[in-house]
Amino acid sequence: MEESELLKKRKEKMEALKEEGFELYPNNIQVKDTAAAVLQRFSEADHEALSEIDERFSLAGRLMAVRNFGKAAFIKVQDRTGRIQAFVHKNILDEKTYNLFKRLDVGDIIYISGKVFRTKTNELTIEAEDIRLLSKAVRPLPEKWHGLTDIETRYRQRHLDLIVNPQVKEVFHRRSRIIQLIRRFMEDRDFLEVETPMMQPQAGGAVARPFKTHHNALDMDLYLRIAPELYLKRLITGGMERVFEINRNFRNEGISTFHNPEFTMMEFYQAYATYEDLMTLTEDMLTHIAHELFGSLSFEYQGMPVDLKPPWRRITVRDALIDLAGISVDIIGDTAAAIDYARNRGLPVNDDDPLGKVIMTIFDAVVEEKLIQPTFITQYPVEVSPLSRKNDQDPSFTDRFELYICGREIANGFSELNDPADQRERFLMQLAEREAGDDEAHEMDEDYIRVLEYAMPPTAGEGIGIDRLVMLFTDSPSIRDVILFPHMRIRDDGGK
RNA sequence: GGGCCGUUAGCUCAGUUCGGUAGAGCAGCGGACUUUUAAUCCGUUGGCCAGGGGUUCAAAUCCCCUACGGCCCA
Repeated sequence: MEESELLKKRKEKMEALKEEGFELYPNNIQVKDTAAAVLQRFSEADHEALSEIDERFSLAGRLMAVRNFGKAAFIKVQDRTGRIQAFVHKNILDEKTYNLFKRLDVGDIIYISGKVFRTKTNELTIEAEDIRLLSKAVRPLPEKWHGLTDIETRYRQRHLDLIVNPQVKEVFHRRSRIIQLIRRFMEDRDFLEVETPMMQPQAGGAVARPFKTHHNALDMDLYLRIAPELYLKRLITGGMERVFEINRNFRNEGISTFHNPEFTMMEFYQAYATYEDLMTLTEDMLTHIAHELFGSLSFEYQGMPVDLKPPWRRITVRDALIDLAGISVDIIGDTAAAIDYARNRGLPVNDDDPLGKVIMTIFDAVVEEKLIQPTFITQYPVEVSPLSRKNDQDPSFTDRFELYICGREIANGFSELNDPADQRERFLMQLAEREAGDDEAHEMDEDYIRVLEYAMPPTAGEGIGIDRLVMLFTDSPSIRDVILFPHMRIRDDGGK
């Protein structure tokens, strides 16, 4: 690639600085203050009060703006906490330092120290007595006013996005906070955080296509996990009784504003609990998070008002189809009628699909979008729930729920199937599906059945999509806004 | 996978309707300026118009293909 004029000039400048004895990348620096802390500490202090303060403050950060006035200048320095202004004057700095300052570029990492004062316009400002270059920028930053808006560049060069778009950092601060709140919430209820394999000889615990990889020394194929479920239930069987894991899952599927090939999930399992206990726990958890974040249970997502005030609506798949989408009982109860209905709406169904699967395809298409306020959908068909316990009253359904908010699935939980004979039959059902062409169907897992044969306590388990939860709580329209490095196709031109 | 839209200077964008010498602002460079807030003022450099092919006397502009991205649908 031809080097731009701009880069060439910058490199010449750097050479000149070096020849004059300035180090371009020194690393011995002591910084004791931050922008936000200084601004906060003197937020009430007026000019008079500040003039009494003889203390020196030292900060390091990125030079974000320079407004030059011949012998004086105002600059903005940005550190992890925010931006602060500094005042630079020829008469205050020694000659060598002033000479260095005149040749700094926006984008450089610098050190400043000095006293605080207020300008004519009342802005708290550091009067620079010392300025040092800590790291020289070769490339210029995006423009100061419009910033960086090109979505592709923002994701590919997230460092630039973070430098010039402060609200991006806010989203990831909040993401961290949400995960911290969840972790505390679980620990307070005596759950143990664990880690289970990301690479598995068989990708189980969910209905999805996996990524495949290979272990050379063992000469065996491995799959990146699509879920930790089966391993976590081994821990329940082993007597851990309450476990949770917050970690990545990998699914070999398309990419969209709601899907990233790797995404973060929290799964947890509680022995001697039922799916109904978990619905209550989920209400408690999300209301706790909302309260901590907003001090309120109501907020907006993309212009939609959301109210998390419990208790949340609980409605069965069947009732949701009838009451919310106006689908007749006849269609729900008859496979041929259901397939016809789906076909007429252009939904992808096969002639030999079982009724439960067709019903869920219809559900996803016609009901999901209507579930704006938090809603637990319950009683999922047994055909699409190979790891869930059958309902005692009607064994064609399972004791399972999914939580929907703003038309999105946020959580999925159920009373766990712990009868090894039933589990074997479910796997066999899935195998039949697989042979009928569904390559997402669950595979037979003899090893897991063997675990159940040692007796797993009655247990309920749940998965919560962390990325989608963070989207909801940060008002983000795309999953890429809550993942620092969302998946992109590679570009061989070095990127934009 | 399908449809629609986009890709022009380091960044943000005009220019494409109707083909006729590639533009602006910011950044950069040179100069003025001792309290600015996108500082201001004067001057100025910078382009494989995403890539490839075609039509034409002439293509950023029209046609075809490819790559990457966005939105919607599946």
